Amino acid sequence: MPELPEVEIVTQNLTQIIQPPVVIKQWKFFRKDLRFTIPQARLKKLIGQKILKISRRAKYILFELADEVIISHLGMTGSWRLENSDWKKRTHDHLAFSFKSDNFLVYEDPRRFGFIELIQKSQLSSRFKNLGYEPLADNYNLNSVLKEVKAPIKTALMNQKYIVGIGNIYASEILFAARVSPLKSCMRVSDQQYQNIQVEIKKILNQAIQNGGSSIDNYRNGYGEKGDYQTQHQVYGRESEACFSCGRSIQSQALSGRSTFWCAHCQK
DNA sequence: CGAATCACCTGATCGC
DNA sequence: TGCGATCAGGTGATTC
Repeated sequence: MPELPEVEIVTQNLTQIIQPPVVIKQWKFFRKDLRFTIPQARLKKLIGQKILKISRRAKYILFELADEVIISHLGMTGSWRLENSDWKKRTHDHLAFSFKSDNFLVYEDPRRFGFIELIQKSQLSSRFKNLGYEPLADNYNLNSVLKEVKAPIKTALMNQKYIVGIGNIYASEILFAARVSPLKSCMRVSDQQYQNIQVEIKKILNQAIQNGGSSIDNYRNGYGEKGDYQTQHQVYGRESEACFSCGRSIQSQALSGRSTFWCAHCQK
């Protein structure tokens, strides 16, 4: 579920909640794997160490320690939430750690597409060597990044090796805002359209963050609250409904295996 | 090598 | 009401 806005919000929430630096006091594990094996033994060795900072890269949450980094990816349905001694374990609570007495940060993930990794800080750049630009932080030129790419523009926007953080919802929303057809090959997107897309990437992602992200189903922020941005979606999930701009019917079609929504009249 | 497909998993929804 | 098919915010692994 979570794309850049949702992961950014969770990262900010977790920072507020645990207020680094804090010492890791205890781990609880309720299964041995999520998408990948949970490095339980190595995580337990971190007890007594301080989390110095919580940050985000692409759709990954990074708990930074002195020499190591705990990487958390939420997959489609992962969430972190704060619990205390009243914590009643839910079916899909898979692990937790405490950072002061009576507090647990709990990871819940029904589909278990999320994962937890532990790596040396020095390995971060090689771990993320396939990740592209941060759309809200980096300077980049979308035209030069994508103009040689054969794939449809929507597929390319979702490919994390070019630009990170854009997933299936925001790819459709960004292309509607930029008035570009999701089916159009990157090679045929005009310079002006690339400019528009680049502007809309920032605008849409920032608006989504300001509105608490998109909660279609599972997404909750670090305080267990839903986002509001789904109420502002222009095309995602609106198949056969009227385009807010021209009134014609919103199209839907699978593209690279992902449902894609657009207005064939407004987007060229 | 890049591109396409598969795999991972639970749960909600839809058609019959 | 029940049941199988389909689909859901992602990405690493495998295959072509």
